[in-house]
Amino acid sequence: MDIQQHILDVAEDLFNQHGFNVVGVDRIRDEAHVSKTTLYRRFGDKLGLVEAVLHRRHVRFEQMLDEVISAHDCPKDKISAILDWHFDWFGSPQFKGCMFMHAQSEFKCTKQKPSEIAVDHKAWLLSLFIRALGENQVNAQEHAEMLLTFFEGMIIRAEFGCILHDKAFYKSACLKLLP
Amino acid sequence: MDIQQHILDVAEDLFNQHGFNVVGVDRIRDEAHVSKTTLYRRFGDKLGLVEAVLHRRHVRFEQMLDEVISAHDCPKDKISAILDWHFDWFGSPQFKGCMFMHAQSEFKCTKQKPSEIAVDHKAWLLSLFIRALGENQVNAQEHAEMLLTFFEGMIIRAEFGCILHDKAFYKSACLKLLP
DNA sequence: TAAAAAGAGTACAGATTTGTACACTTCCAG
DNA sequence: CTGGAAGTGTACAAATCTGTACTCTTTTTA
Repeated sequence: MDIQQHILDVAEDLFNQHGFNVVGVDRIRDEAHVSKTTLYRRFGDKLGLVEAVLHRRHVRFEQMLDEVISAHDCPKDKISAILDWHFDWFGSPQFKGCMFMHAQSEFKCTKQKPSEIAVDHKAWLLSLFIRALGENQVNAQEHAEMLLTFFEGMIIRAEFGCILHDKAFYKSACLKLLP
Repeated sequence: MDIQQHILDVAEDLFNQHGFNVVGVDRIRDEAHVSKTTLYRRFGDKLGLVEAVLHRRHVRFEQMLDEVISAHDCPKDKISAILDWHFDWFGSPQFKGCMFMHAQSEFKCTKQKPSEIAVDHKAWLLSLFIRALGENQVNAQEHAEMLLTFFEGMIIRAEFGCILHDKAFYKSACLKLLP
C-alpha cells in the first residue's frame, strides 16, 4: 500500500467534494489517518499537496481520454466517444464538476501554480479535440474550440444538476459543430 | 448615498475577484469604510451578505438581458444580441467568470442558500433562451438547453483567458444550434 | 427638541488554520 | 544488528475569521 497515493486519493476526494480552500490540512490528516509530519514531509505545504493532486488527476484524464479517441477512426466517432465518456463521468457519484475549473476560480487571482496547472490541462484538452478532428482539417483549431466550449458548458450544466437525460440532443449538437 | 448599496458594491467586487470564502468580513469592512456593527446589523451574518449580493446581481442581469432580447424580433437576432452582450462582458475589466457558478461550487456541498440562488439564476437564464427562441417552437426547451450549454462554455473559456478574438466563430456556432 | 435608530470604533471571545517542534516508535537496508 | 529514514502523536505558536459587546457619536424622526 503506497502511502503517497493513499494521501492523494483522500485529498483529491475532499478537494473535489468541498473545494480547496475550505478543506483544511487537519481534515485530510484525519481522513487519511496519517500524521501531519508525514503530510508536510511529503508535500512541503498545502499548496504542494494541491498541485500534486491536480497533476495526478490531469495525468489520469490524459491517459483515459487518449485511449478513448485512439479506439475510433473518424472524427465523428471520436467526438461521440468523448461525449459518452463525459456522460459516464456525469453519472458517477464522484462527479462534482470540473476540479480544474474550481482550481482556476480559487487560485487565479493569486496567480499560483494550481491555476497554471488548470490552464495547462485545458490547453491539453483543446489539443485532444484538435487531434480528434484531424489536424490537417481546415479551421480544425476553431472547430475544436467550439466543441470544447460546448463540452465545458455540459460540465457546468451537469454540476448544476441540469443535464438532460436524453444524450441524443447533445450528440446532435456536437455533430452540428463538426467541420 | 445609500450605504446599503455601497456595501453591496464593495462586497460584490471582492467576492467576484477573489471568491466568497476567501474574502473575510474584516476586509469588506475596511474597503467599504463602514463598521462591523453596520454590516451585521444590515445583513445578519456573512451568509446573508452573500445572499444579498447574489440576489442583487441576479436582478441586474435579469433587467439587462430582458432588455437585450426585447430589442429584437426574430430568434436569430435575439440570440445574436445575447452573444454580443456576453462578449462585452468578457471584455470588461471586471469580468472574472460567472459568480453564480462560483457560488454553486463553493456552497453546493453545504446546500446553503447561495447555491439555491445560483440554481434559480440558471433556471431563469434557460427561460430567457426559451423566450428568445419562441416558446411555441418545436423542441424549444431542448434547443434552448443546447444554446445555454454553449454560452456556459463560453463563460468558462473566457475565465480561462481562451476566448477567440473573432466573434464570428461563436456566432456561426450559435446559428448551427438554432432550431 | 427629545427620543429613537443607525453608525463608528474598538476590544475581545472562541474557533479554526497553517506550519513547526519534539519525543517516541517502526521499519528497512547495508 | 544497527543506523538512518520515515511515521505517529501531541503540543503549540501565530495568524485569521466570525460574531458579539459596549461606549460614544451622528442622524433621523415623531
